[in-house]
Amino acid sequence: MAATIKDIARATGLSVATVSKFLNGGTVREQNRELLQKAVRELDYHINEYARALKTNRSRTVGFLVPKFGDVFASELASEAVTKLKEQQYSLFVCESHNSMEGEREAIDFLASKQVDGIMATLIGTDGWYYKRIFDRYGIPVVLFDRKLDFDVCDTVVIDNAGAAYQAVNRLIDAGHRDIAVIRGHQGHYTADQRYEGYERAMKDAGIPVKEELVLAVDYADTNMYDHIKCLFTMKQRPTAIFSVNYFTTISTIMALNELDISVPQEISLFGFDNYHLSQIVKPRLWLVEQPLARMAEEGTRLLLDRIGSKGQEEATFHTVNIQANILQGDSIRQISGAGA
Amino acid sequence: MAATIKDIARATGLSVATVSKFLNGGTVREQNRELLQKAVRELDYHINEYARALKTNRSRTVGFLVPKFGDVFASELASEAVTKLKEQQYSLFVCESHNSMEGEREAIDFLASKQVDGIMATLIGTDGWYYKRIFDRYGIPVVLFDRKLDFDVCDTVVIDNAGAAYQAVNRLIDAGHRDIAVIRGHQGHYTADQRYEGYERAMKDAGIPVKEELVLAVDYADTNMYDHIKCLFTMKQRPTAIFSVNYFTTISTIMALNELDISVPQEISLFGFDNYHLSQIVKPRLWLVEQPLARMAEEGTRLLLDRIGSKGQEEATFHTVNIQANILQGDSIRQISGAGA
DNA sequence: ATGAAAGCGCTAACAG
DNA sequence: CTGTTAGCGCTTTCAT
Repeated sequence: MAATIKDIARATGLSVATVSKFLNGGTVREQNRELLQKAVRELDYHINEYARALKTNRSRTVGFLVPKFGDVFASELASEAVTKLKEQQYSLFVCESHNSMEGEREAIDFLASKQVDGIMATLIGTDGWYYKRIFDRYGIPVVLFDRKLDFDVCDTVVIDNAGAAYQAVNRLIDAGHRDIAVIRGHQGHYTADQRYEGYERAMKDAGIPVKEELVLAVDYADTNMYDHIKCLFTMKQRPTAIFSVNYFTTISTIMALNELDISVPQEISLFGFDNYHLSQIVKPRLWLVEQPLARMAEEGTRLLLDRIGSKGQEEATFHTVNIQANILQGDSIRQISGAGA
Repeated sequence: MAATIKDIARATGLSVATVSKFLNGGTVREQNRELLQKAVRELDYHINEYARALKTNRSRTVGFLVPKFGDVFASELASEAVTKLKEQQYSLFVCESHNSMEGEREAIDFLASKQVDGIMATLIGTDGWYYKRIFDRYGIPVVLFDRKLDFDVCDTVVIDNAGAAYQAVNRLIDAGHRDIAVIRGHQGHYTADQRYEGYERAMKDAGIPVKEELVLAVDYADTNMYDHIKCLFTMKQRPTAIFSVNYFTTISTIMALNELDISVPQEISLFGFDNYHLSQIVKPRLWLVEQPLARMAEEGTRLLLDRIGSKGQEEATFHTVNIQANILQGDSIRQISGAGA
């Protein structure tokens, strides 16, 4: 059926070793090089990755594990990762944990059984020891995205969540806002906590006390988020601005405002988080924190391939790459003269 | 390092052949079965998929090719497919064509080089002969999703686009609407054409002439879609209802209506397409055509695995599975008494 | 039911 | 630079 190295050897009169060497970029005599190129082309030769993997113990595949592929963050990140990896002839196996730690363990078992060279993951837990035991079982290098564990057991790529949130809230404060509501995720969630921390610090630095009733902690996956958000606007003392900490909260906020007929930025100012075309779709154009997914994928790929390349050398210090997020300017913030309250 | 069949053989005193047979579900003497199970557990044995693939020419992997993962359709479908395939111990390699036919060819070359057993794809072209040549080159079974080619060169899974559109438009007509605008994709795009056909037929069956100015043909990927849609409402004779044919057009329509302060359903009725949480997020609850992605993935997986299983038998008749879409009820249609215009 | 042995296609010593 | 050869871990006749 498909041509093998043996066929190429036969066609060129060279040995399989020479052919193999040539195929892997080794140097061969000029005239042989031409012969080989011709034979490869004519026989439409493609290497058998399985034979190579069997021999070298390298599969040139990596696993990609996320809670759910439907999430924009996950699919966009996968999109970038697959692009970067393909450049190195690596391919990507996708897996979902369905937001369960049991699912994560299963997925990692599965990926190990497929003998991936490395794993890219966004995990839901934070327990470093727990994950360490799982990772160590197979000795497969792992790079984490989006969230950090409570102590480092692998390389990690995150964005500067607190810094981005700080900038966002600061922008609102600069525009004269003091009653700034924050739609944050639930406590204990890495990005939710980090982003809230940025909010808190910005308020503190500006000498504005944080009003508890303006802090809305809703689970990212809460299907009633919309209703929770609406409550925020039925208060006697309505905020003049909102900082929303992720894609879903931002979308929900917009919908709530639309239904309540509260116009942005005339009646309320809004700073959102995550782009994914929101900046193209929503009017007025939103101020947004945008996660640089391409950069994240790039750094993650680099870290992972480095680990894979130096396997065995057991470099035990893990790196965390902290990437600056982008601030997208919009028309969703109104400059107010007097301070609120 | 990792245990091999040989290790199991040594541990149990049996031969590798027997161990292999056992691992593949063959029958062995009861007492040996116990011995083997124990050894597998204790040695934490995992089969080497590459050795198996090399020997059997089956990799238990399938490729998944779509234009772009950022599209909700693509990522949700992938999510479902990966679930179905995992049940059969298959894993999924993901690839993107970036909306180019050259990209598609490259991706298929790449997947073939990874020796996938089958390919699931959403293709951008329609030329059956063109794709036939590409598919035949490697002899890898392919299942297409979402769009059909101009003649069958592989199995295909689509939804009944025309039927769903017919039902949607009919619902609007039943509510008394006559001036029904349609936001359709560009001509020549399979789903756009099919869905428009449903619109046309529903109008015709109701004896309502289609007004050209109410048909808006915008490319699904048009970043100015929002502006195009706004034009629709600046006309002197504004439509009383809109049928929008996919996710992006639906989102854009909602945003346009919001900005123009046209309320749904009081001032205009809306029937959208594709859910992806829209039904949870948008108020009033939208009437929507929902694609049954889980079913699509299920059927596609079945077709593909059948092909893979019967490889060689060359059953040359290709199947097309046409799945009924769901209609999601909402509050976005107003019953009007008199017929418009 | 079990075992001996061949070989899938490739790489990597090693020798020349 | 090139060739010979062993063997990666598995499946699969073919005997027994």
